[in-house]
Amino acid sequence: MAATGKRPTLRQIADETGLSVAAVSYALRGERVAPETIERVRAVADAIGYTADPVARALRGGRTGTVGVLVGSLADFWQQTLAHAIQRELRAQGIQTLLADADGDPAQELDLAARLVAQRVDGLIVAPVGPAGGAWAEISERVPLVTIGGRLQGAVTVGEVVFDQTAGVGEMLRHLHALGHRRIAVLSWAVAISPDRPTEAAVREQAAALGLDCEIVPCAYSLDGSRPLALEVLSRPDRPTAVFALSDAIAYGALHGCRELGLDVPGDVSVCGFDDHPLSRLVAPSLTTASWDTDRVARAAVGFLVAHLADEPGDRRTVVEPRLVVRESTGPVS
Amino acid sequence: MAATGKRPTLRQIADETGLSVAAVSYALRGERVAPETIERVRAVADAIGYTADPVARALRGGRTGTVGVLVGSLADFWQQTLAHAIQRELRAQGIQTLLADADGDPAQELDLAARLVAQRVDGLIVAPVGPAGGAWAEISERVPLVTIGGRLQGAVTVGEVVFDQTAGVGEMLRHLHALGHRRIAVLSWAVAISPDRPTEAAVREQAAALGLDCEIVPCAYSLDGSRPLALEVLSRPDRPTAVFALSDAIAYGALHGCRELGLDVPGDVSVCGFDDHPLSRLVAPSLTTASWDTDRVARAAVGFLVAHLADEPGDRRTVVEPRLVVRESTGPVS
DNA sequence: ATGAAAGCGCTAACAG
DNA sequence: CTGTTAGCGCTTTCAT
Repeated sequence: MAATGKRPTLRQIADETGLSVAAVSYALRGERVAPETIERVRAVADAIGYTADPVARALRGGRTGTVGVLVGSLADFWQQTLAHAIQRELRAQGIQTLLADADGDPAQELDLAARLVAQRVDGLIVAPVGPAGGAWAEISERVPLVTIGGRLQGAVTVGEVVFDQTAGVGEMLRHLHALGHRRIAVLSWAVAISPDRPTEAAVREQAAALGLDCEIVPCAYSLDGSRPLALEVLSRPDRPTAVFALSDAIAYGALHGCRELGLDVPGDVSVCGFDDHPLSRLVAPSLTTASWDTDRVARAAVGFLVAHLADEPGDRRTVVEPRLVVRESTGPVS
Repeated sequence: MAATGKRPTLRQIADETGLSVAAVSYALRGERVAPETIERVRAVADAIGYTADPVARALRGGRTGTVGVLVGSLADFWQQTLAHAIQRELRAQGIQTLLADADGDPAQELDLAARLVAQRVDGLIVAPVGPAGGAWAEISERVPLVTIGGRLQGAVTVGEVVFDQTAGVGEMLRHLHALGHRRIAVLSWAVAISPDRPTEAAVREQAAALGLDCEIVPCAYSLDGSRPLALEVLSRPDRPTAVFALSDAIAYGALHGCRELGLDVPGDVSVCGFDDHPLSRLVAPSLTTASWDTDRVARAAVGFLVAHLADEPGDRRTVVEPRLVVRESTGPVS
């Protein structure tokens, strides 16, 4: 079953070498003690397979070598990709990852962040669902925080990766406008619409500039969330001529919905996404979307945190520009 | 920056109520103390926003309310889905998840498992990449272990979810056989081919029974891993008439490769996957695959662990049967 | 160069 | 019913 053998401790090494626990602790970190001793201690440590207990270390205070990664929703395919990329990048830096998934709920997001802090993570990388609550201020006081693509109310960050939403939304809407689309449904991942969310603000602004009729519809991530919604939106009498999904995962659901309704894409309806998931060029029809260079995002976020932890000075903010990727799913209004 | 405010401790509540730390500890867990006291303590605790420090708890011993989830590779789309499902299921049980990603490397897998144990997880749910090393025995001695779809050398598990690979592989190969395919490339996620891996064993066995010429090719997960490989395999003079990928993510790469080579699927080559990722019906052509009911897998794995932790008796093994899903990507040999 | 001791926050055994 | 005490494994003064 469980809990039979016990893990080796400093005490054991101390006994075996006739040294004190303190001496062993120093020796293992190569400090203070005689070079000869350090050899001897290392040998014993290796022999019994000693590794410092991270929990004891954490309780004592000091670095844990672990950072928390909090994503808004692992149901979103792109965030899965992002999480993987971040995890990989952290590991390359010798840092362990604690990955948590808020599952689309801002309140849970805050709760999870608090838990990660309680676990003594050395830092937190957050790709948030939404603002929600001022408790972020407190969290950012306790642990260095890097945000990806979203502001956290009242939080002080040590690094920020932001997406140029205005450019992304703008390019996409102009693309649709050029194709003749005037009535567009925007499917936003969002528990509820919040006017202050930058993406939505960008949509409103750009839509107004272009004279587009854009309705923003809040929508759960994932196929199962967006498909029924797409069905509903597309069954209306004044059916929009284009669906702009603020995440590729949502767009997939829309594609699925179109298929069920027997609507041709892009003949009857144009569909586009917003993060260029690797599969977006494989779906049928391949998806027009905006690409944000996920690897760079991950590298920047991790880089910011690592640099901060190493007390390096420098600018800790980067703006990621979109690249409009036009594929088959958008076409002229017929 | 970081580390300004400090989290409230039992000590604080003790001071504020005039009780001892121990009394407060008991009170908060509703043990021993007077109902009146328990009220008072709870009030103060809520007021200052107290939550027990999980690290201190962990060091002390006893439950941490956290379980580790270790997946072979988060680069695999299906495993992303699985990880999300497990995480969600655990959360529903009030359990926190520590998700770790071995990124396709069995050695790293072992290392991560050890780290999770060191973090005092109450249990470990592992969807392994490969056997590798007898150190699993030691790990399973320290913490209850549930495996999904793979055996761990020498490990004693408290629960097992296994896939009926023989049935899955058999159905798929019979399907291909019936369509006239005789020369098939099997793309296996595997660092190296290992004959004892059940899936590969099943392939060999079933292929022999049907008189098929099956070559097993080890292949990294993810599009970027399988696409070049698919290109290579499909460019050979004696090109196989079908590609059977042991994961949908790998199949996507193969589809991509076919597209690049100008090969029609299923006209020139049939392609099939093996786990029915949600997007497999949306890719073009939609993917023939085997479906394994991911939610049930997650529910079973979590259920086994929870039942074990609650000392409930019962059978802790379930065999998941495949469902062959025939879509557009497989067709008769022309 | 090394040892003794305190303490991180919590729980459990043992008194009263 | 409640308080005292010890200790989980580690790091860090402060002595020696």
